[in-house]
Amino acid sequence: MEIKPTESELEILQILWKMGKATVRDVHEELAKTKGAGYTTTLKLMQIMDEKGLVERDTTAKTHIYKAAYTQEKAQVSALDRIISTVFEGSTSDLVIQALGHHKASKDEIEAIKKYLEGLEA
Amino acid sequence: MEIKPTESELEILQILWKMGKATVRDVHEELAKTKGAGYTTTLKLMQIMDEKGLVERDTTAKTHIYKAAYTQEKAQVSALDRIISTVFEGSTSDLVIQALGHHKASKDEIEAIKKYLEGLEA
DNA sequence: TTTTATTTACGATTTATTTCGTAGATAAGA
DNA sequence: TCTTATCTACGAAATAAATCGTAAATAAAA
Repeated sequence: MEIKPTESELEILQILWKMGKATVRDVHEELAKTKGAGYTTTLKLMQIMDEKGLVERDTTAKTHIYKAAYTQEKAQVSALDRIISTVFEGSTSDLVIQALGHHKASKDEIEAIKKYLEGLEA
Repeated sequence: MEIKPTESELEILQILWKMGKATVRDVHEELAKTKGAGYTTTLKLMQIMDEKGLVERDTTAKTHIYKAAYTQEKAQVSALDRIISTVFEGSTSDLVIQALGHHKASKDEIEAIKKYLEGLEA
């Protein structure tokens, strides 16, 4: 069950998470804004992602419709797991404190976190 | 300034962060506990890391002594930056809440975080 | 001193990932 | 209809990363 999207695959997933359903061209157009790869490159990647089960596609029409099968939350949990164990020595609180320290959170965000912590008590 | 340790390089850095100074053999022995690569593989990786500036080494003696040049904190900030932008849509608080939700933090850890938040107010 | 072990350097192979080109099918436009 | 554009499939080339083998140097052991 060790599905590990590569860097490029993650870029595509980000787009699919935003768009919901999308064609290869949709994704490629979006990708082109920040990257310079050809259309068939995007196509090939998405075909590979289908084989890996990272996306699902509807192939009834000529132009296939894709959507993410690997959820954003799975990606979040997996990314957190990975960095907590590789660079935070297993300490979740170290990660949280580092995140709050070096990545400015707004007052609202801090409030949200506090509220969340209150909830944890109960 | 875009130094990006690879997966394998990060494994070696983890060991160097723990050990401080270490020889290739030291690192390889540690690595061997969880991995099955040969000695020269570790050596080669560490030589490449030296070229990239990820480590420093003292070559006065036959057996070179290595230490990390890329700090754990740099790795932490960079890893956080990366996942906040790739899977948390730029939201630090989403990351924090997800971390607290899915990665059990002890009571002490939660206390530490609360204390930290208090500090932010002032 | 001679042999054996350890270490570095470095090229080469293997494996993973990304990129592209071409062919064939389908659809759209002239 | 005939031409042009768009799409998928798929092999293959290009790039990046990890692994290994061998040679030369140095040190340690016999």
